Amino acid sequence: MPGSNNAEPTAEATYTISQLAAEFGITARAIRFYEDKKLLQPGRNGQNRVYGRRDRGRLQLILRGKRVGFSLSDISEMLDLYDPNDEGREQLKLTLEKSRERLAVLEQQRRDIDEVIDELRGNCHQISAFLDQQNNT
Amino acid sequence: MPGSNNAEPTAEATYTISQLAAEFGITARAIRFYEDKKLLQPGRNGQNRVYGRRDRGRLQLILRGKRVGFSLSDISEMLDLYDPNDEGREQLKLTLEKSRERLAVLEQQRRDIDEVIDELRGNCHQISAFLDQQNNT
DNA sequence: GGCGAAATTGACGTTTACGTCAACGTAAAG
DNA sequence: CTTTACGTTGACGTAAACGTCAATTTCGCC
Repeated sequence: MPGSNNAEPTAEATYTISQLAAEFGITARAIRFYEDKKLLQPGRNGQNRVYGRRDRGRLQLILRGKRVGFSLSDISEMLDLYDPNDEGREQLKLTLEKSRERLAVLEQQRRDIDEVIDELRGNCHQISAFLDQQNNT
Repeated sequence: MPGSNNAEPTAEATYTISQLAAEFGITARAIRFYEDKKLLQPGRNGQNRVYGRRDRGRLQLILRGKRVGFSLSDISEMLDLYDPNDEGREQLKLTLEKSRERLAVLEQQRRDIDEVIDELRGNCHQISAFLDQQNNT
């Protein structure tokens, strides 16, 4: 039972590092590494790290970012973009601009992926057609 | 015409390393590196490398693969998948299997990208709406 | 025939993203 | 109280993907 901590009424779900590691199929080392890089900022219970809902969400975003090929520093920027932090107009404009750049990259990536998928599918069809044809002699 | 013999067989387009580098916006070093990793196998004119249509095509695929986040060894495998090389049934089956695994990864990636795009778009809208609203006071 | 531009081959450096110990703390179980 | 399991902080190691630099070679040209 992940996060069944009932010391007080609405105790938020919390996770240990190895729970998160297991859930997401990564190592604790990686999670600590993300913290080093300021992508996560878990709380502490004494010496031990305590991860909450927010940390878990960010971890999810990190891994999704990685799957689509972004570097950790890319992801760091994007995480900042998601944060509704109290920024001034100029900062907001900057954020908007960066978001749009990211979007452009992502949309290019989408096109690339679609092309690769198409090619690969064509390949699969050809191969399996050939195999089928050989089967039906 | 099958079997027609051409004295000069339509001299295929060729490229120097720096031409390709310029065209694709990468360095010659990178291209040589891909050759080291067996992703390219250009011909030689004396000491100099000579790239043909096929090499250029493969380079294109390499860069597309990179843009969608694949490693060079991933891409190496995928390039092999595209090649219509004379493989036996078992090899073809293996190729088919690998292609399908790749497809699964790519399709996951597509979903990831779509989600990230959606989130980022939502963000952009919120921010620009906020900025607009401030403008119209 | 000297010169620059473009290529080549090493060889070493660098960044990213962790892996892999080592040495230690601590809390529950037997 | 010792073992066991999990967690922590360094510190060093490593694979990938090139960058960078140095020392040639080679080709066209004035």
